[in-house]
Formats: sequence, C-alpha cells, structure tokens
Amino acid sequence: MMPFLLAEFTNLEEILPLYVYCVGSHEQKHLERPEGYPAHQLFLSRSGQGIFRIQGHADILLTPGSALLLPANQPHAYFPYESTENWDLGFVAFDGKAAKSLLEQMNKLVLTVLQVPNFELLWSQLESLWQLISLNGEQAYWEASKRIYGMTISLLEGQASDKKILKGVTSSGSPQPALQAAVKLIHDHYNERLLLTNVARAAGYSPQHFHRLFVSSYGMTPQQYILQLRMRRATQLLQENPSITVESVAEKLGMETSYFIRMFKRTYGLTPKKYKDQS
DNA sequence: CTCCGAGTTGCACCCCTGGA
DNA sequence: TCCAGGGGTGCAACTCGGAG
Repeated sequence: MMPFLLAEFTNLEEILPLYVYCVGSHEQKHLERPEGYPAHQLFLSRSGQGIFRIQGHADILLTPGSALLLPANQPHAYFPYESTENWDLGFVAFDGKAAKSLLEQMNKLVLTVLQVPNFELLWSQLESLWQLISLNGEQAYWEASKRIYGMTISLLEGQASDKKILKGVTSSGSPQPALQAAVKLIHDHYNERLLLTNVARAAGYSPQHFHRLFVSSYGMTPQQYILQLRMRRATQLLQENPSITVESVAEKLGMETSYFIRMFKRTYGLTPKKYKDQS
C-alpha cells in the first residue's frame, strides 16, 4: 500500500476532531526519525519482525500480530530485526484535537508491544482505510475519521478481552489455541480449495461449532475471512507486478478468473485491471 | 480481420450458514 | 445436531476493446 497523505486537504485538520494523517503498509527498511513524526502513529507488524528504538526507552521488538502506539514528535528509529522474512509493517498516522485525549485515555497502551487478538481484523481495517482514501480522496477523510476512532477503540477492546482470554486459558484450558491453529491452516492454504469441514476437523471441532467459534472470535464468517485474505493478496500481487495478468493473479489465489473478477469488483468497486492501472 | 486478455453472464452443483 | 435454503464456486460461452 503506497502511503496517502492528508497534506492537500489541510482545512480538514480544523474541522475534524480526529483525522487520518497518513496510512499505508510496505516492506519496512531502516528508518531514522530524530525529530519524531508530526502525528501519532499506530504500527501493525504483520510478518517478519522489527525493532523500534525510542529515545529514553528499551528497544521494542515487534513480532507478527503485534502493534505499537507511538505518540507524535517522539524521536525514534525502526528497522527489521534478524529474520529471513521481510518485515511487513502497516501504519496509520492520525492527529486532531481529540487525538491527544484519546492517547491519554490509552496511555497504558502507548510505547508498549500490544499483542492483538484480532490482528487480521485490525489489519483489514487498516487496508480498507487505505482503500477508502486512495479511491475517494477528500470525501473519504470524513469516513476515515470515524474508522480510525473505531480502530483505536477496538485495539483498546482487544487488550481488555485478551486479559479475559488469558484468564480462561489458565483456569480451564480454553479452545483458543485450536482455533488459532485452524486460522493458521487457513493462512497456509487460502490459495487452495479449502473446505471448512476439513479446517474444522483439523481443529477438533464439528463444522457447525467451529463456525460459531470463528464468528464470535473474528467477527466474520470463515468464508468472509478467506475471501478477505485472497482479496488482500490480490491487491498486493497487482501492485508488486504491473505486468501480471488478471488470470494469473486468480490462479495464484486458487480462484477461477471470472469468479475472482466478480469478487474483486464486489470488494473494491472496480475490476482488477482498473485497480492495477490506478496503482 | 484476427488474436488475445479482460470482463460479463447464465447455469448447475454442492457446501456453508444459521435457525430450530 | 439437524436440515433447508441461500449463496459460493466453477465452467462455458459470450462480448468488448486494443494491438498488430
């Protein structure tokens, strides 16, 4: 995701109590910010791992599925940590009159590694934020303002519910790890014909029970989750390989071309070809 | 005009979903 | 746990547009 900046819509800074300053994701390389960044930032580490070096603090290691809230103007540097995998880092920078009090409210979550229980959901919110802004320009910042508020609140909620989950594990042996294993299976095989029955059996649940557990944990059906994964991968492939054909993208996702185009258009409102031409 | 890639549409199958 | 219905998915045939 190429980052999008609010720069050209400066009047919105006066109107919106919370606004998205910049949003994007990419393979992260070494970056120094001795003066800090002018807006608050929420980082999401998706794969690989990296270190945040923040003045006056011990180094912070971000592993896959973790997040970091970094206040504005905090001098820092970040770089990939020894890993064979690229560090896939998403970020959303936000500011506004309400941002300061929001961060104060969340002060226990600032400058600390946050293990996000519903990481993929938060990541998809980041991506939809990027999609929203990249496709709709100024109009979208109003909607983006609502969404960034929602993201920070769900981060807060995730930390609270995480504690509940941890309690469950110690007292009664929660089924959560089995569900996570099933999700890993989905991640490993999303580009194949994946039967929910098999995933459920692998996790040790009946398909119906697995479905119910999945929806309550991830807020969406397994089907929606897999489709989201595929669409996300599709945008990645289209951006990374400008010469790639729509057919081979569909093939890489394990989808039939016509169905892929149908779903892509339904998800993003434009065909894969038009998307590729725009990016 | 032909070729090719992209996109659309209709149809059939069957599996997922969600209510009971 | 069961089961009916909706919708996900694949296939085939088609149109469209651009390039040569």
